[in-house]
Amino acid sequence: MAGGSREPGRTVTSKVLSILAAFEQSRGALSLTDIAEKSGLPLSTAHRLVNELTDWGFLSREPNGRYQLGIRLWELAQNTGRQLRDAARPYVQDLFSLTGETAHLAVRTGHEVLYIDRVYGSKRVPRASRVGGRLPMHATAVGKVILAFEEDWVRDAYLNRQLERHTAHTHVDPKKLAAELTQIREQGYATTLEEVRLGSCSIAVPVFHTGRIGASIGLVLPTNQAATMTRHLPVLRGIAAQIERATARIPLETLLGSHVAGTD
Amino acid sequence: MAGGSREPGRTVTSKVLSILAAFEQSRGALSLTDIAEKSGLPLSTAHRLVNELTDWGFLSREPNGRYQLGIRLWELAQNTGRQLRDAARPYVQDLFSLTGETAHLAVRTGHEVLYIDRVYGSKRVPRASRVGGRLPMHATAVGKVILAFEEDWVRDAYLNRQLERHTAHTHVDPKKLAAELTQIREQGYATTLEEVRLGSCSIAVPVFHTGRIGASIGLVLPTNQAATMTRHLPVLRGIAAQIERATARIPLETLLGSHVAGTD
DNA sequence: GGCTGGCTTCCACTGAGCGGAAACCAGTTA
DNA sequence: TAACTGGTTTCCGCTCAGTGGAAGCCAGCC
Repeated sequence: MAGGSREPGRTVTSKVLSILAAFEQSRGALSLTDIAEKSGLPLSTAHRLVNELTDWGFLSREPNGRYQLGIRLWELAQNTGRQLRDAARPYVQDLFSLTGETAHLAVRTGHEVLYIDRVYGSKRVPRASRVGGRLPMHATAVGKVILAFEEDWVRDAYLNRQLERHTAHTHVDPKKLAAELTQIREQGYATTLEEVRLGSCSIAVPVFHTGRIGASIGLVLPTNQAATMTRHLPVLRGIAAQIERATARIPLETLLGSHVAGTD
Repeated sequence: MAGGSREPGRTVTSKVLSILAAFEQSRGALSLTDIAEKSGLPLSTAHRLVNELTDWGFLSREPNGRYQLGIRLWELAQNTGRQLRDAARPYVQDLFSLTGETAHLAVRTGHEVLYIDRVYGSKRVPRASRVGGRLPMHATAVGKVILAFEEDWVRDAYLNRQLERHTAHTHVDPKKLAAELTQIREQGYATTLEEVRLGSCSIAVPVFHTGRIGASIGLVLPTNQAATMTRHLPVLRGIAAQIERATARIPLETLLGSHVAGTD
């Protein structure tokens, strides 16, 4: 063995993928050294693989020498989850047009909500979520709704973990949260008040598919509108019903792949 | 050599990437055999690599055994081109709200236009474009606009190729096309009439950044509205100006990576 | 002109990858 | 029930692609 830090048993594939995964942690472009560090690879190895990824268009090199995810990757990934996003998009837009507030479409992956789509106006609201981003379920309205209507074992498994606290207002007591979820199931919607980020509150309703909870749509508003949030409920419910109708024919598994399955 | 069909010199990386690339050609899920075929790999090799990709969440396996691009890839890719898309999104939405027609945001990659964003209503129009999809520049309004305002050498290089014909109305004569581009540059907008697909026409205007053509926004309409298309010009120009203002501060290269550079 | 931090190239050793073959596993037909 | 079919999974010994330390390179800075 040449030097000592060889790490046998590591597949080439895992090295390539960990290079791509390096871009998950940080926005923006990375230098070769950054990539090598984040992916835990020797510099020369990283160099060789990064070059090959660049040739294939999966990474792109900026004029300043740093690397960024290539546009080919983006093109490729547009195919994922297209069914649900494409079908729901016009309705999420309507939701925004009718309320004037930032509108979200989210599903569950494991223990988190994944934001599938997001429609907002040019007057920007401070945002915690972003398309393709995740947040914990117990701190968001869309998350709570999904959790509330999920099967028992999913909910139990979720509550059986340490619940992360984002602000002073995040509900992290499992007992109280369980009670809240019951109430959400009864009233058919969930709200949050500064539980992810100070200054904003949110309200969400479920979107069902073949009898099961499939997704959730919600609005995020500035805190000062918290008291009157529920006035948006009729619109939310109307739009949810439309999305349910529009997606009813598409089999659940092709809507978003089979990602909704795993609990982690 | 074991059997004979070993293909020496092929890197593992290229094999992994060609598996991902297999999903570019076809929508929908692929069986292992499909993947092996499309990527030109022996079945057992494909099997091993596909498994590893699945473990990493870059592919996902549906209940029926077929494979689909994993959601992790989608999450990852959301970071690409985020700047332009995020900044422009609200305005593209406005464009749709104000006109009621399918609105597009597109940029150039190589010899094609790449659709970055797309806003449309629930009354679906037959569509040739899709987000993440490409079309030739000479057959689309957004493409013609970009080509018209590009630097000379880009335009010359483009016209110097065999121009693909999509319908009987596609303009494929280089001379005539060059004249058309000159006119587009003078009048500040481009139109098409059934040049990609029968039944639809389109109109587009340029979006500049630091003096150069950066992107284009456009509308697609049913052919019967072709005669009155230009009534949307004021809105198109207004929205373009707003996008220019919103993106002016962001350096061009971070807007979409450095993909705009290459001519292939 | 020497230093520093990052990128690129080189090359001989070696274990990860290879892929043909055979087993396996539904469906489906005889 | 058995044979067939089309796809998936497992196995294993050979071998060459991958490896990564080291040295060279380059640009900017003190």
